Amino acid sequence: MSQPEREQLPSRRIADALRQSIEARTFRPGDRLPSERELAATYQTARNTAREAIGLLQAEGLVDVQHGRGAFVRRQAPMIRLGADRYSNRVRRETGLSPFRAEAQRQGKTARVEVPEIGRTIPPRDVADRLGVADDEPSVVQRVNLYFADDEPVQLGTTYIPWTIAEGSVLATEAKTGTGSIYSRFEELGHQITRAREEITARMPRPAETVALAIPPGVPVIEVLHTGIDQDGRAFEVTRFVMRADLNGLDYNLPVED
Amino acid sequence: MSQPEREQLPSRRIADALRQSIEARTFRPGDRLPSERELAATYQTARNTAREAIGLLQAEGLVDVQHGRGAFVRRQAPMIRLGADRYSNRVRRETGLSPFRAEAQRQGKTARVEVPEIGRTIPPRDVADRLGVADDEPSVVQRVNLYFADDEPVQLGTTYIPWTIAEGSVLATEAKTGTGSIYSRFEELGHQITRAREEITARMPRPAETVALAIPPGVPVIEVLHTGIDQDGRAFEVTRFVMRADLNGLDYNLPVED
DNA sequence: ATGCCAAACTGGCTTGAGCCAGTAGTGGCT
DNA sequence: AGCCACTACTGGCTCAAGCCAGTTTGGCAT
Repeated sequence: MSQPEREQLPSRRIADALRQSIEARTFRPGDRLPSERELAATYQTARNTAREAIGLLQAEGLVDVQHGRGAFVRRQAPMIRLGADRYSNRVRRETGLSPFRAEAQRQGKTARVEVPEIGRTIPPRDVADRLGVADDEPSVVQRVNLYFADDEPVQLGTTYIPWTIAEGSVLATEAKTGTGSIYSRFEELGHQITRAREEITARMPRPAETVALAIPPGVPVIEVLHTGIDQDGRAFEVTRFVMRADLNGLDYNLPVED
Repeated sequence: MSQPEREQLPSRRIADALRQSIEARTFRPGDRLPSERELAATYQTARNTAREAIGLLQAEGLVDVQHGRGAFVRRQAPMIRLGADRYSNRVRRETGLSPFRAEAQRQGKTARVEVPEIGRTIPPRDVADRLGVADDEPSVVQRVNLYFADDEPVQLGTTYIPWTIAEGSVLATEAKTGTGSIYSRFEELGHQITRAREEITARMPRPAETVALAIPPGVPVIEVLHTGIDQDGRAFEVTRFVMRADLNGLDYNLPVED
């Protein structure tokens, strides 16, 4: 249809040829592509050039490369497959992001939470804006949660609480809550959550996230910025959830107006 | 905190050093990084290696590279900035994805729609599943819409309609609808939309999308798969909206239960 | 039959060289 | 003052070669 004919760059030529072969299912999901040296030979280029072509496909998420084994066509198109055998976060219209433990149980997975980091820090600007605190001094307590389903890391949550609220309470230093919801702690402090706002976007993972969540190259993350609002209408807690975009999605049904 | 000390690979060393300089604001947003040749000289490596280091930062979205000018630190973290001076798609809890023309008008932008492609084709699997049609024969009419706000491409929409519905109607071949909503056409055919389902995920852009939407490297897209359901409960139309993730987001407020 | 090891693959990364293409400043010519 | 050509930068892409590090396999010794 609309493929640009004026391709001359060798690396693109190779990448395009391979991409077409993949789309035409000449190479099927799981198949091994020709090795870099083979490609270089058949296309009369240096191995570097063939290598770059594969790098392009890898960046597109079409191909997985394994050291010593080869480059393989990705098994599934980057698409949500809710209800697949892997744990999937879900965002629901009714409740927003489902609480992790409940959702894991619903999907028949074991749930575990680690707290790799907790302490007083300078908040990122977006968080400071929403909490109404300074972004140039340690005005919040930050708590990082790493969520595991069946011992696979699936979600990263970073909760920010203004220091003025957390100060003196167990929230400031407590390393683990175990099974308890963090909201019950707030209630002990006289903060009852009444509303929440959730902002959802997507971006590429930071290096630390790539490691913590074992994110393959070329896969973006979905970021949910959750703002808890108390009975006085004040934002008193912000949590940033980060999860692999290829295993998660938002799914909602709605009546149509207009 | 958790930076791996055992770095030995030259390209990573350079990338890490630059990344730290950027995080420490030695290089500030908008600043130009040293040229590839300079980096190669200061780190005693080949230019290719310095080049790869910059490529890594580019893939992370930390840096923009401009041919002939240099590599520049990205001005803003990839974050939604609704209400900024650029057009932003919005997904709303109440109505789902806002109709393009209405949202553009609300934001004071001119709206224009192009139809680069229309015709009968084989549907992708996800679309075929939702429409309940075959995915190995040309069972749908595909219509691509490219949406411009202030003459900048901001959104790509691909509508799929089963051939059995479109056959014989203007939908099958009509090249432009101009200002008219596509839904009014359905109503003429006796299909009244009563419900819609929207599935939202994120992924890296396909090459064609990178070109059509002028997506910078390292920026993912948000994909909204919209399924229209008629008065008989049948899915009769699927539209895939694709938009830059760094300019779009979903924003919703909700009461809290549990 | 078993186990081990070396050879022959695979990709990972770097070197140093070269040519092309886009950008911006400079200075001379009109 | 205005234009334009030149030049010295910038990144884009490729080549040919080499060494290292995982993976697989087949043959050899036990």
